[in-house]
Amino acid sequence: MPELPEVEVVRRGLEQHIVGRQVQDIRVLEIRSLRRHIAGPQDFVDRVTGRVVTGVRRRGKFLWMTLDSSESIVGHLGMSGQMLISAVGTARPRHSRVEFTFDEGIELRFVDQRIFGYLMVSEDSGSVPLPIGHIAPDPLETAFDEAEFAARLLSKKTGIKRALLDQSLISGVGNIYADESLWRSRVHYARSTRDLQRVEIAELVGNIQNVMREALEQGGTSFDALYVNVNGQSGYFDRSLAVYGQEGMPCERCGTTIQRDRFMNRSSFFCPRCQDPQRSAHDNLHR
DNA sequence: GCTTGCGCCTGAATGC
DNA sequence: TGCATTCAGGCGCAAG
Repeated sequence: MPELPEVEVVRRGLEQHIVGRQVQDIRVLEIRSLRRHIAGPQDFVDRVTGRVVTGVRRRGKFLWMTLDSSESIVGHLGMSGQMLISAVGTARPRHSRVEFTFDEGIELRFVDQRIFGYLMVSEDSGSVPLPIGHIAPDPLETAFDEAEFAARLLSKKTGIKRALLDQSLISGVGNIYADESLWRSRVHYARSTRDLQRVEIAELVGNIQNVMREALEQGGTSFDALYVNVNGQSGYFDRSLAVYGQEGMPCERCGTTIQRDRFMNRSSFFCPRCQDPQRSAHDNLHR
């Protein structure tokens, strides 16, 4: 599934191919992909047709294309979304949901098998579009303030992984990066946020940034000029994952068998020795 | 106000 | 073989 690095790859691809291009035609093939555009599909088409894309931006896993009308097309890829650029006339991929024809013979297709993703048009409001005003900065942007994140985290009364997945606290962290960064930090997913030490939070933030940067380096190498593929899976499984999906395999640090717990309607992978819930990261390091 | 749980959605994989 | 069930998870919303 597309995670922050894959979304950044898409952003770069879109920036390269459609900035300065004018939307000439739009075909809505699946209205559910526009369900968050409350005024309806026709209003979406009316607001975008004829407009010129002036930029492509991202926060966490949200993308938005700024238009020459003080509005933006806001998009989220959900679990299975792709933004595919091709020449006009190219065969339509399965699960194509919305198609945009630009000048210069460029076609952009929003392809999304599971329809968890969506597109909408929104007014610009300050630095981000209105619908994502509540989304916190992601750890790779300069606006991310670690001290503020730490203070807000410590005021929460919940488990650390649940907090990491809360996009209003820190954005861009999904199930996989949460598990990987917690493993690197030797912190159990259910550790209470209130019990965390400042040094543990700093270490955790550093590990989130590192794992995302490493993934971005790999994901950024795998798309060619006219095809912006965000399947995510290809770039994703090329990466070395220490715990995610590694149930039953030995921990690469200590050899203990990696466990999987059901948590928040999804999986949590962890090493029961390196990430002993009763111990701090420091104690887990020096067992 | 804050925390927690659910529904959305498809198709591959698994179970009987 | 074929049908039914399980699983994947980001997000918004509603209930607690």
